[in-house]
This record gives sequence, structure tokens and C-alpha cells, in this order.
Amino acid sequence: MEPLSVDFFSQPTVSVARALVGQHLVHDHPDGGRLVGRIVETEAYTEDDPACHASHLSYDDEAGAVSGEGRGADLFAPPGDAYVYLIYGMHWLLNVVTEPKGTGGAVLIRAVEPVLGEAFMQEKRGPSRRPVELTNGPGKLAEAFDINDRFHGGNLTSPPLYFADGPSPEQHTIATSSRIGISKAVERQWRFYLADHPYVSKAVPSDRA
DNA sequence: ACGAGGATGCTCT
DNA sequence: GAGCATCCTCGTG
Repeated sequence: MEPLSVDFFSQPTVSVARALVGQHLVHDHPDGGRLVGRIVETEAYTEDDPACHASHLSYDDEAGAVSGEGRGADLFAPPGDAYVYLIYGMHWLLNVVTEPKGTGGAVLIRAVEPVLGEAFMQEKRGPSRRPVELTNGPGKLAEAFDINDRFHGGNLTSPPLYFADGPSPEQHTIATSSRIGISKAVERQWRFYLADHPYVSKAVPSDRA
């Protein structure tokens, strides 16, 4: 499996979010072997986006550093870097940083369909869990793939954690909606998912909540 | 099947 | 102190 390159992630965030649907997420786990999931749902977050952690920050080109304070500063990192953070005090969410260094943005990986390593994912998530519940949400897939803040700031363009080619996206219908679980910029249709796919998360988009 | 509410801790938008 | 890019359990029908 050849990793998707830095160039792939240096593109505009919304384009990357759409292009990642149908690709694979791969984790070569030291204990669990190779874990692979097909990405079925993503969301885009950009620098000028009120719902994004980078929205109140900017980049000082002279200084070559982020102006302002906050966790969102890491969204200005080089494309292909991991942005992993804790939400609701419990769940890790995996994002991949987009656009050139100095431009803030990332794509949230919201759901995948297990392709390889399902037994290990079952072990991580709990033995009595139904298969569809293993990875049909951003917190769930992080737990199933054993992803937490130890990956934050590392690159996602080489093992052990990376993205790889999947079936051509043109073979599938990619639908869009408002993003899930946000209170700002709910009008932006920046969630991308495979229409009618069973592993897409069940939550309701924020403009119809 | 579905909805309500709680868990739990970091960030400050 | 409030809000948060979530998930699970426990009610009710």
C-alpha cells in the first residue's frame, strides 16, 4: 500500500475532504497487525471558518509563526500532519492537516468501513459490539484503530499511520451535507459521505438538528 | 425504534 | 463557568 503524498494534502481543504472519501486509512499496529478502513465520511475545516479551531488565529509570514494562542495553531502545520484532539473529555478525533504550511485547515475523518483487522477493532471497541458500530463515527474509529494524541503532530504520509489509494471515487455517489455537531457556520455543506453506506455515522447534520 | 440525559476533561473560539 | 467537530445507556412505547 503506497501512502498518499504530501502533495495530496497540500490542496484546498474542501477538495481534499471530498477526495479522501473512498480512500483507505491504514495503521500498521505493533500488536494488532495491519488495520485498514475504507473512508466513507469526512468533513472540511478551514482557516476562515467559524467552526474551525484556527478561526481566531493567523499566520505571520515574517516571523514564520502563528499569531495568537490556542490548540488551533497546529492546524497551520505542514500538509499531511496529524491533528488529534480530545472532545467531550472522552473521545479522540483524527484530522489530517491540509493546505501549505502557514495556511490553517484540516479534514476530520468521520467514519470508515473495516477492510482488514476487524478482530482487533472488535477487541478495542468491546466484544459485544455490532460490526457496524465499530467505526461509524469519529470517536469510534479512533478507538477501533487505537488512535490517540500520541500521533498528534506526526506525519500521516508514512507508516505506521497513513492514507492509501482506494477504489476510484467516481464509482460511488458522494453526497454532501452540513457538518455534524457544530453550532457555527452550519450553512456550509462541508460534510462528504458515500450515499447509503451502512458505515456512515447516524448523527443529524447541524442545519437540521 | 427512538429520545433524553449523563459522562468527562480540556480549552477559552 | 460554559462550551465542545461524541458516544452510550436507559427509559418509554
